[in-house]
Amino acid sequence: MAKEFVEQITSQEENFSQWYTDTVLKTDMVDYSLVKGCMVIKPYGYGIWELIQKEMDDRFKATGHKNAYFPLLIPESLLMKEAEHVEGFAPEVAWVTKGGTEELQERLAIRPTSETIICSMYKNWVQSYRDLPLLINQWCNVLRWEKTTRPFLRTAEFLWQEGHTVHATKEEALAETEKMIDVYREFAENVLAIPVIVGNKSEKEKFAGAVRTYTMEAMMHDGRALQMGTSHFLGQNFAKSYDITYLSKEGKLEHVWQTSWGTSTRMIGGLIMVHGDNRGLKLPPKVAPVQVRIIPIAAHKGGVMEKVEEIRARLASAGIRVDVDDREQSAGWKFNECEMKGIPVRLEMGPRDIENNQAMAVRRDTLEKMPVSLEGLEDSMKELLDTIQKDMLEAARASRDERIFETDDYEVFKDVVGNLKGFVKAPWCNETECELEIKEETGATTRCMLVDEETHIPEGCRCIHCGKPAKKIMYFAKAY
RNA sequence: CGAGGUAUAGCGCAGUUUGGUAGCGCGCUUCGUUCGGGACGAAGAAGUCGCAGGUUCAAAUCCUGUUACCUCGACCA
Repeated sequence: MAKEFVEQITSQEENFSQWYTDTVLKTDMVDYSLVKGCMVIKPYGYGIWELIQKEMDDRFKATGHKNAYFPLLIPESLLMKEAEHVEGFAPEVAWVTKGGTEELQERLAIRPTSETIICSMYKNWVQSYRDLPLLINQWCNVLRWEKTTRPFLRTAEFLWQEGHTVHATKEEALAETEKMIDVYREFAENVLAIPVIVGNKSEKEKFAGAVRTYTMEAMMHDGRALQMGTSHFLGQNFAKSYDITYLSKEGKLEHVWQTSWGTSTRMIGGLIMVHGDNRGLKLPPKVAPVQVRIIPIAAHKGGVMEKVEEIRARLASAGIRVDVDDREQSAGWKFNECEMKGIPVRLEMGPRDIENNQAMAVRRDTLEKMPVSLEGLEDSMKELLDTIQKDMLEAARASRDERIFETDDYEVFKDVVGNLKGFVKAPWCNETECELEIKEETGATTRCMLVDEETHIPEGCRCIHCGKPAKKIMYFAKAY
């Protein structure tokens, strides 16, 4: 049995935080660096990121976006132009003050996000309505001087993607903001197999400098929320601060309307915490660096390795990410490592199987073990991977849905949040003061509210906390 | 940033109270037997005890400082 092995990871029920840390370290995804708050992403972890990048990039291209790259360093004066933005980010910006031995005349900020430097370029790039819309995305790293860090979930330096678009009209920019949060939602569900709740952030929680922030929130196994991606409608705030204008068809000088949107390596943290169990990771096939691992049994016996190599080559040429574990460890050891690393399908091939022209397939998500014929194995493996992908989403959705508590009773609220049972969906007054009191009393923050167009509040409905007339339907939870 | 904890071989740990030869398990190397859920035997290699000072004949152990990491809180678009 795998008992001793399993004991190496703290169980989720015992200490979820420790389970998480154990899992990222023991699955060879990350290592700690010598730099405070920064992590080293090892090949296995980075392999997941590469797959995320590719899937996402395809979606960006399909919606007309292009990639570009902007500088890491931002002159202080540039960063300071948009007041709300400055206020939001100032506490976590790291500064470069010297170049070699020379003291710089103006400090340079290491980008915490790139709105400011990109806007300063867009000012020159946009002259006419013919230049719009401008739809650009950047893959890069950003740095935020965080007090407390945790691999993937919050690190000082992290890898992300940030889209920055410019439009002629408010309507078009709003539509872009909504389109991109929907791209994110579709990606989270169909690629990461993570069901998300999409909606707006409260005034307090929205992006510094945005008019409206759309967010997608996922529920982790311990009932906490994780913000997996955001899309901001910036209105003309940055356009005015950075003086981005265009000449309209009618010959009038107008400020542009902007959006920005981003997702980061944090999604990998979500992947771990939504799907993982006490045996380790469970990766959805679409982001699994290895989708099928073949484990030869009694490899020394004649014909086994030859057959295994034949099958590997066939699956690989069918486009399946497959490898063979031909190390000398015992089979049981390899099985457990497969489970720990979350490899979706394990294929055991021994002399008995080969004799019967079959292999033994084991699903990581259900641990179900089934014989499969070597005849047409390419198709049956693809089908199995698709099934796993879908089943993982449905399983995650089912376990999330039963942990969303719709209520207008503050006692229920306190119980759900206090005991980390999940999310509370409740009517809310939309006042920051009330939001702060709720946080003070329960530790819960506002995560996400239904967008206005979808909000129907019955007559006489009151805020779950202060009793004032409700204006929004809000999801509350403790968050990462 | 506050409170608490940890740092000794690649990993997990003992040794620190009471200063006196650097230890254990796993992993690693070599050989042999094994091989369908963490195999077994034999022989090996590997650590300036996080870092810097101090006390002492003598420091992993005592003192001071410092750094990194972990947990909880605060902070965090």
